[in-house]
Amino acid sequence: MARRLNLEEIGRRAGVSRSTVSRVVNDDPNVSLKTKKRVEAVITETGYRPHAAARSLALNSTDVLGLVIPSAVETLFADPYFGRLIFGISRATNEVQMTLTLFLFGDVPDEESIISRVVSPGLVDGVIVTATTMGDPLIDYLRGAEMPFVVIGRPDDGGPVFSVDVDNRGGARAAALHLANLGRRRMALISAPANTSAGVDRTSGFLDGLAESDLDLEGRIREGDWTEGSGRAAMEELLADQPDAVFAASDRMAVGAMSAIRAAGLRCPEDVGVVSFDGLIAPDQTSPPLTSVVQPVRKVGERAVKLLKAVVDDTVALPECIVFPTELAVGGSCGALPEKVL
Amino acid sequence: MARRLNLEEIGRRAGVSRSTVSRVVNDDPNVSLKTKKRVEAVITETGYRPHAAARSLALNSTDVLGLVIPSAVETLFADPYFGRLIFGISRATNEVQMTLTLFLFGDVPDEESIISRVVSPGLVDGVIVTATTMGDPLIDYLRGAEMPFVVIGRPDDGGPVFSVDVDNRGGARAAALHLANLGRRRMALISAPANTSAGVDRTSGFLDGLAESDLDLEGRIREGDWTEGSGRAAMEELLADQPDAVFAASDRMAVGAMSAIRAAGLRCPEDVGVVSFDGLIAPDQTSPPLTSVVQPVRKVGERAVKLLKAVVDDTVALPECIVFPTELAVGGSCGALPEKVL
DNA sequence: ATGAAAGCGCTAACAG
DNA sequence: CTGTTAGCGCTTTCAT
Repeated sequence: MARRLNLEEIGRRAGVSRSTVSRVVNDDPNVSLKTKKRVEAVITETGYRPHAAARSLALNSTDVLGLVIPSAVETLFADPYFGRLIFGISRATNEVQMTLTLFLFGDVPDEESIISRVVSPGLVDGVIVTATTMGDPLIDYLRGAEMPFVVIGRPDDGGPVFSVDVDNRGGARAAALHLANLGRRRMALISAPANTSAGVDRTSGFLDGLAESDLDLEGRIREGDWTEGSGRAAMEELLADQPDAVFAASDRMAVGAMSAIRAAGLRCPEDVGVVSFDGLIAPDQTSPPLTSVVQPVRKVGERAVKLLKAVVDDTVALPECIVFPTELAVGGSCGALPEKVL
Repeated sequence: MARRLNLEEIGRRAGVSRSTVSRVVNDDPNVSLKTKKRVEAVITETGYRPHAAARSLALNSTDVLGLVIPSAVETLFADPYFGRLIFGISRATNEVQMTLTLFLFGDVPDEESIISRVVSPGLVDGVIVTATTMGDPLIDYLRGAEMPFVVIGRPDDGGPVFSVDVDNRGGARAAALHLANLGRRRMALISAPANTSAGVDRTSGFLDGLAESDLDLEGRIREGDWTEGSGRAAMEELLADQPDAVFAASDRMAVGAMSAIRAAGLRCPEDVGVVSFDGLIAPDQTSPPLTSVVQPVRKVGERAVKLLKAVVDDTVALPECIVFPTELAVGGSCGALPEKVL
């Protein structure tokens, strides 16, 4: 009695061939309504599910997408950015009826074994790569392996790739202009790692904005590592130069900076205005609410999935670089709002 | 020339049969060193990788584990708990040379389609289920589907299941005793959702501790939803009853509570002591540092993976319920430390 | 130590 | 509309 439940067996029970059952399962119109009903009855009754691996083998397509995050240290996951991104990507993957697999490789040396799994045929149809550092060999490796992929972020240099990014440079520039318009003159910068494209772009964008306002950092710059702790440490150092405003390249670092400002007995925004990048901190989570350059994290994830699917299905011609605009959301931390609103 | 790269093709190039190549790939000792070298050379040269789906079909095993998170709303991902858990599980999965796939189903109605994918054969060998609510039909469904699974948390009622949990009750009890020992008398509770086992257990544990100290909540209890905002709102209400201490069932909610206390012009720990559950907030992220019941999130994830693998490999007999101890980490928020340390 | 052949469960081209 | 058949790429007896 304990026969394996496969097309053949379902067919046997319904009195048809396995092809017919396959047609029913795949909604092929070439099945009489009567037969279809009978087969469907057997399927529900037995709880039959097609064997995913067998189907993948026959179709040469898995309906699985991979999300690759190199340099996935634990602190990375403390940043709300990744939670949101994974959430958005997962949602979008479900929407296109696919499955998401996660490849995180941290400092451990399992890196090689993971990468070889990523590119092995029959496991995933394509991958989304994010959080790469500039010059990461992974990109070239994927290219060589003929594995379809989409990069979230700005691909550093070389050959054309499909990518989805946000306008980091424009957003950071807007932050600088905003602070300058509010009359801030001694600005400081807590930058993101210079080996990431977001880090580079946010820094150059902020400098763009300062230059347009005839301002200069005059050395008031410290590099953080995305964490709250690094933001706090950076701010502590910067305070020695008495800045009247600071731009932190991520929300988390801004939160750290604000706590350093407060700990130094200074007020935000009166003494030091703060603007950050991400827009992931709810207004009621900091006091005053953070003014931040909002990036559409979830949209980025969704778009990456759609783009990857198009690449996999080969329904897209040239490598596309999609860039989403960012938007400055004004809270109270920059000093733009009247006191009572804060 | 563009032949598909498979065992046959590698064999052709190396002048051996596909069986021999298979043996080489799988480290079968029955291959002469000479042949082995030759075949390996061809493999490296061509960049051959075995086809995962084909292998899964032949072996009836995928080497893929699934992580299922029902009720995965976006706010859930703002909690550092899940980032840590996913990280730990991912690490452990890599360690056993397997791949992790993620099944998140939120409020969208793709739920059914995802569930059916979870249990379809040939996709994953087993799944880890977490963040379930009590009485979640998913558990019964998995049981019926013969899909090996391990629950993170306490399985509510029914049949025996494999599970990994932390001692929520004991940890919460310790929090109550600690506060009572410090002389706090009017305690309040910000509980976690009552439809989760962690919520229930932490509440009853805290009540245990109070009872042992001859104390009572006298109605000073509000239910939060794990978020910082809910913690703040709960605390605002509770302050009307002038508690001298509060236990928040999660770090995030405690952070919200602390901000409500400060906003009301009260001091922590002098006016209101705060103890939380999770131990995921770094000491320098709140002021004063949170006193918290630490749960070993990463260990839980790792243990769940190992247990699941054992279940899949059928190397474990009876359903095991593993419970990790928790530990109270004393910061300054409960008032246990002298002022200058804060 | 190596090769031949069967089979994992599915799809799809072909025949009727 | 339905059944037959030949693979998809791999593992695994069974010969040799």
